[in-house]
Amino acid sequence: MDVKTLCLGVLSRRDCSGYEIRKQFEEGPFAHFQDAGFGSIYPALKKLTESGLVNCRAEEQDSRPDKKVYAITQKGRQALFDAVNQQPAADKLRSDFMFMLFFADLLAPAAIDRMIAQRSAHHAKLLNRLEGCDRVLPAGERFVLNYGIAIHRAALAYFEDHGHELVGALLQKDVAE
Amino acid sequence: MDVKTLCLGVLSRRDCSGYEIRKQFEEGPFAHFQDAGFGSIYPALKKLTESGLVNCRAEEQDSRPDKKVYAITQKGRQALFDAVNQQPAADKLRSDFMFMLFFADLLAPAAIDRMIAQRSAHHAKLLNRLEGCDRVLPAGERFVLNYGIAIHRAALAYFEDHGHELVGALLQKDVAE
DNA sequence: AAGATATATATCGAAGTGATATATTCCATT
DNA sequence: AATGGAATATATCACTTCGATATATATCTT
Repeated sequence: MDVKTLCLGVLSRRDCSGYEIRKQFEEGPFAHFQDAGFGSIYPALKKLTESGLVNCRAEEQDSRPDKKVYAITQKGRQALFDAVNQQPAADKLRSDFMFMLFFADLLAPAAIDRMIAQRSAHHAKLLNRLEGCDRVLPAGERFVLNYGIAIHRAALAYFEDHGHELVGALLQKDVAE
Repeated sequence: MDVKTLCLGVLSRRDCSGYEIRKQFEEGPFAHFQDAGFGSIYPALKKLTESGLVNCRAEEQDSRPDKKVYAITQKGRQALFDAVNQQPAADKLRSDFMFMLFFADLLAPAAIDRMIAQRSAHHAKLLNRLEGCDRVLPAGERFVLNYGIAIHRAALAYFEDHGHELVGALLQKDVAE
């Protein structure tokens, strides 16, 4: 699932500029399970235009660069259909946070305490955002949104229930030394 | 957190060959929150050797290529310490599975049913692997392991509780058409 | 006997990341 | 009134990473 396909997915819902596509990965409906930056979106849109999967029209704006609005074509919809009907690749998760906590022995207990508090706040914020969406959604979108809510709730609960245990264990270890 | 740092982390626990490092990301203690392939591990080990953060010794083997075993140096341990004491970057998740379900309208209900069943089985398998580790672990490793268990349980529960709802909603839609 | 899986290292083109550059408007603070 | 920061908007580029492939042998399974 490359960035070209991700862009097709976004554009299948409504016409967008590159900037607007980026925003949807940053804080929109795709934010909790995909990501793409400008450095991959703009080249992807270029290639999609060249191969006729999207069209581009320039929209004038008052004293701003023209907004290039991209629209998916029928051929693009077919390509999206084909892509979502493949076997999905395994999820890829990269968590520096977990990597650091794995080596908690190298960290000061106070630092861990702070990290976990920050992380809990982060989960709470995202949870709030996801739960705030009470519009009626297509079944697939709703399913994916609710999955995000379930996972963030579980993560938050884990930190609340077990965060202090980790800090406690390390404080005890420090005393023993 | 680049692959060089990930390798330092793995090597801080025990000496490894590139192949063994890869295995630890594939199915070892790092598998549920990080990943790295040969294409990034071998160049990383080369650079780490050049900058003196790891040493390399060749171990002879019967009728197999020499195993190059890497060991972390004191300088390498310092670099790992510095890295884990930074502010962690945000988690990066890329889930093709969720992207596909987001566009469930483009999928046949039977296909979705199959996908969810496969995904549940996958979570159950990973859960089994994580829960199978009943050795006494350092506090940080235990914390990260239990986090993985909590998240996989939540995901599995979500699919069991709500998977049929999605399929049901799409079947109803098909009837209405 | 054949074929798949595991051990082991290595390369390379393609793709993606993260930082930076450019330019303007709007809003808030000093 | 002035300054600075955030938002809107596109684009490039060096570096890193990914995924596939190549090579070679041993072991296990059918």
